[in-house]
Amino acid sequence: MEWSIQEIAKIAGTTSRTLRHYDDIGLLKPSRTGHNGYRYYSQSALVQLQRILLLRQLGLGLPVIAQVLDREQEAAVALNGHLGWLEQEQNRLARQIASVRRTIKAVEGGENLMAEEILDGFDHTHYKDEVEERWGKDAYAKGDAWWRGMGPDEKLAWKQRAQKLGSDWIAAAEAGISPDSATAQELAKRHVEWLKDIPGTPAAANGENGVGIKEYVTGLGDMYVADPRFGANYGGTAGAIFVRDSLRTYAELNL
Amino acid sequence: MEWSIQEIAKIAGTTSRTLRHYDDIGLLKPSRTGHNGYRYYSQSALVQLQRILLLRQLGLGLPVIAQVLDREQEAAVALNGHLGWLEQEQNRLARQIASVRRTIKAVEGGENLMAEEILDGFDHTHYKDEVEERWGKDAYAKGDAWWRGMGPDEKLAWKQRAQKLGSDWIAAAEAGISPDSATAQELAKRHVEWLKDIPGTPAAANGENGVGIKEYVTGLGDMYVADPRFGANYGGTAGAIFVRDSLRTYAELNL
DNA sequence: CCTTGACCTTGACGTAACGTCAACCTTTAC
DNA sequence: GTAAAGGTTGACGTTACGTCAAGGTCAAGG
Repeated sequence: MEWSIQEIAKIAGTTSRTLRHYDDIGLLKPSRTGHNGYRYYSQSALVQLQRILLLRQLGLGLPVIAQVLDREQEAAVALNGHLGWLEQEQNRLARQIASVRRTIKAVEGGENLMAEEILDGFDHTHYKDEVEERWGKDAYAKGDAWWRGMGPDEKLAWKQRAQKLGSDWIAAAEAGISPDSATAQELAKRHVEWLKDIPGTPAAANGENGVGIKEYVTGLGDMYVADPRFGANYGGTAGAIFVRDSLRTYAELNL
Repeated sequence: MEWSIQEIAKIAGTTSRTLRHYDDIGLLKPSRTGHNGYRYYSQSALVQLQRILLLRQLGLGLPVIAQVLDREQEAAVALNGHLGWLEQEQNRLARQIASVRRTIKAVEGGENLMAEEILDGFDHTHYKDEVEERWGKDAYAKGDAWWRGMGPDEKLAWKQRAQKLGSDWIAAAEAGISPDSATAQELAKRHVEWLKDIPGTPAAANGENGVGIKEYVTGLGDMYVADPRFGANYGGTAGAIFVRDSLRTYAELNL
């Protein structure tokens, strides 16, 4: 028994284009090729195709499928690995759904879709750059979920706390005191405590997950200097440098 | 306040490439362009960017985001629509995970990854072609989950039932009787009952979800004729035609 | 023999949202 | 003056095919 490309496509429940693709990438060659170039497939090719489609439906990629069929990899191993990925995806989706639900509620409740206020108190803790990536990919997501899970009054309180911290820093910097001074170190302590209240950050995890709160804090300090947004929040670049040095000293001594 | 492309990228937690992309597709233009072609972004552009990134993190596509930002669409509406899609995805993932788990069990239990036996009794009920697509996209998935959820003995029983049905059809066709005859109609009835035992099909749903079991059965009859695999199962094309006509008559009278 | 229609071929572009060079120009800093 | 850092515009790669486009092959009918 032998079938043309359209015929097995129908039999197996796929398309001729897919068959040609599998031929191109070497995943499934036709069992015979006519003098005219036509592809013909036998029973054994059909069985292989069924296996391919089964694995594909389970979500495996074509390269992985090729490995499994070539016995370069055990099916159970590949499937187990894939299962982990699927479960991660499910988690991600669940969190995303929760986020969307909260956002819908907020928007329907009249809140403006992320108004300017957020820029003042929140986003500079939300700094998704190389430092954050170094300290965990989902830190941003967690922090974001936390922020949007808060009520308006909570947000206001948080914002004011952040602004008070910022203005205190500015005052200290302009007073010309040293980063080693008790006043500056007291501010640094407040700053770190404040950071600890943001879920998803190494500061909040308190070093439990292996990332260093010390490096995190000093890294943040570097960012404050490197980025003009922080400069604005802490009284210009000079202020940011003061904050950075104060934090660094504090981290060295206390973290 | 005004920032270069790298600067807002850092501030907002994204990359300069992304910003250039958004410029290219018109999603976010820089607020000013230098004589040298450099892109510069203002505070308002930053706010827009934050909104974009928020919506993107919620999983919305860039075109949808553009609509929301242009106020061509309410945010709540877009988010609600998106929520539906997310929930569908979650369902799909859950089923896929279940399927993978069962398959792992089966494979570890020593079962061969979809051996030839399946081709005999099962796969022709599994016909994922234009008819199946007409009757629901997840019919295939449901049927597949059902099949792989069965134990070896159940599979054997099913296979034998299918083969008995096939051989009875062949015998009737070769006897030269009419599709209207009582014998043929009795076989058609058995055939339909058999179809009803396959979850995910219109026959199993019994017309509850709005798709017609009648059209489904006659459509299957047409497939039996159109495809050589069925011919093999029902005693050649002549046999398949007999089956088709018998089913059609039965469907007209009883469904 | 010729036409028509169905089926086959290879080749190439499009998909979503950028990452990643490549080649080249501008600004900044020492 | 020069090197480092950062800017620009292409253009290709990513996944698994869908979808033309242009043209060759085959069976059936007039």
